[in-house]
Amino acid sequence: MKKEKNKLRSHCPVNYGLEAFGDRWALLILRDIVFRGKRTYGEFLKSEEGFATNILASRLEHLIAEGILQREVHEDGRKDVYSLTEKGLDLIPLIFEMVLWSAKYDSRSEAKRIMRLVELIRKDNRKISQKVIEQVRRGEGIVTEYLL
Amino acid sequence: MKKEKNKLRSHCPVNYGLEAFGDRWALLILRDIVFRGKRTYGEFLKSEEGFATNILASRLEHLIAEGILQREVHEDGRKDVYSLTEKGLDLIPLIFEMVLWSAKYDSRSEAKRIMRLVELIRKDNRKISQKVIEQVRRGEGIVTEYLL
DNA sequence: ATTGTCACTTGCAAAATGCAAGTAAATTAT
DNA sequence: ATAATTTACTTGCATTTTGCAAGTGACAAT
Repeated sequence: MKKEKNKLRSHCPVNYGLEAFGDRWALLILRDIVFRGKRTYGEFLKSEEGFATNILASRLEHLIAEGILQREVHEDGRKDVYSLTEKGLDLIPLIFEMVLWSAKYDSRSEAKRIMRLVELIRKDNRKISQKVIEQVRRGEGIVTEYLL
Repeated sequence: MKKEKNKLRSHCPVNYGLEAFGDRWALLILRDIVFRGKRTYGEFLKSEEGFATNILASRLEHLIAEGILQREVHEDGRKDVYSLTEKGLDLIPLIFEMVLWSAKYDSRSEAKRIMRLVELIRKDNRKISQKVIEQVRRGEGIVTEYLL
């Protein structure tokens, strides 16, 4: 499944984003890292949306190829640790805009459980994103702090 | 191809966004409306990324079902006019974050041709989005004003 | 009346996805 | 040391989605 298709359909900025991370499963991986502090293949597999094993592997590979993720070895040599590069961390403001939108339009959104965070995003996405980027860079998940 | 699958995989705000508009082709339709002022099936079909006719039709239908687009009749009875609902207009800040990210990381990004806009997004996405939302609501495309 | 335009639909081959069942390497248990 | 477990994948195959090419039916222009 080598997808060495270095040929973008266009360099329209929207299209570039779509090709880099705009796949359903790819974005869920990023979510798992940012919101749930996940870092290993096995942890991603457990996500409620249900990754197929091969799809998860191909998306991780793709995100690494795009420079959004990096893979390192775990202290437990069986595991790999996936983490966001700077390019990946810079997607956090975008993910937050998505959360804001869903919080507004999905009446059953689980965003209701992080209203403190949603409110901060609404006030100043840039500012809260910067703070969260630093947390995630340190390997922390962000959920707990903003619960309620 | 009735995709009456009212069952979201989850109400995670990221997942909700993905299911609503997070499809490659769906977002390109939104881009065409916002940045290029397109409004008809035929105009979308001409996009550089190359829509397949059936995919375009199914995505338009999906976006309408999600309440992101609305269809009206054109004065020329053969044509339909597609436009963003308020829910759709509210996606503009998100699209702008995407543009910002791509402008930063795609060295060949066409965002370079709208650096004025990119700079405004960086300074205050909320503010410029509000302005653009009003333009798009009036049926104007936004490109020309921010060219250079 | 005829021809052209427009928004689709249909049929079918090719590609992507989703399971289930491996496999190989590293760790843990005995 | 050996066996059993855990982890990160791969592989095979059925199902689904995509991408063309070629219609079709409603309206418009001539």
